[in-house]
Amino acid sequence: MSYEQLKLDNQLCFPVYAASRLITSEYQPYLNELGITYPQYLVLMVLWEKGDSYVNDIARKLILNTNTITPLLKRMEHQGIIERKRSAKDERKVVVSLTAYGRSMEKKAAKIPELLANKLLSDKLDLHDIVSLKNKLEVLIEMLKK
Amino acid sequence: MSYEQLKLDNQLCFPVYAASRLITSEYQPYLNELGITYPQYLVLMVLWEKGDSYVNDIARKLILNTNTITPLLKRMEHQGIIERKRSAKDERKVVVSLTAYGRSMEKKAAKIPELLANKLLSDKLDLHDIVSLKNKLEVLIEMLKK
DNA sequence: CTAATTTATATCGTGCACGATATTTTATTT
DNA sequence: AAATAAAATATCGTGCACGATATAAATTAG
Repeated sequence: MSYEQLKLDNQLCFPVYAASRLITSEYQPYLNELGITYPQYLVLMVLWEKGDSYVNDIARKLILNTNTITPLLKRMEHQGIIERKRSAKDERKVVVSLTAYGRSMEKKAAKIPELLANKLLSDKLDLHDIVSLKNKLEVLIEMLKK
Repeated sequence: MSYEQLKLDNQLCFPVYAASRLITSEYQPYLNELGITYPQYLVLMVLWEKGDSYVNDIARKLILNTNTITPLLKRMEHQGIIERKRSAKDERKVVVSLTAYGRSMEKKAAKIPELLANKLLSDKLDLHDIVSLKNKLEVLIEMLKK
């Protein structure tokens, strides 16, 4: 492999890093209306889909550690979006559940995926490309997560 | 577009976000040997390739704002990796240059891209996939950056 | 049944990332 | 030439992200 590889443009890693930040910033206007951040939106998607969840399960789904998730959940609790309480069965676990307010956010958020898709699709990048991107990244993720 | 779209798995954004963090963590062991972080490594790649650069040019290449880059550069200056000084021609600009130590890091870093490539390649994801990923992400980035 | 280990969450410290805003210098208008 | 605008960098505040470590409950081993 050549020395040229050191160049920024030749690498996969920088595009993924840059794309991640840019896509997140595309979400911001919509998430601002809901008063949440992108990682908080991810937590909500888990809860909307799965209902009450343990901290650990949320963390595993988002591939984040509890030292990231715990303070994030506390902020969401403080905002009245979720509740946290120790499981009765296993006192080590904490059950995260939606408040009525947190549940009510789902309808407002329902339009976001479509709005985002419209922003990401173009004459240079069609649905097929997006799906192919998603699939390859998922293979990569499965390889890399422990 | 269906309500199902709300599901985490159906979206491109989460895979990009997760892959970015996972890939960055793959760099960590090698970057630890150099005593730098991934964003600092990106700055070094710009300087190794282009030589003395204005803060603004580095920021544009990495698609970062100066409120991220400035403190990052200060930390690198503190570590003796780079120097920062106001341009004589235009007192608004700051020229960033490598120290002898910063230049010396290039040889140690030269092996990193190959090591990373070996980690990312597999039977499920070959060089062709990686190149295709990179190209599509770059199209996406060009669309999204301003 | 007690000790050691594992599991689940939390705390602490550091470094991004970025919106909002400030400061200084250069360029442009009037 | 003075006023205004634009450009370049910096400061401040908040929220991740994560390594290292701590704490407490549950499980397993001896």
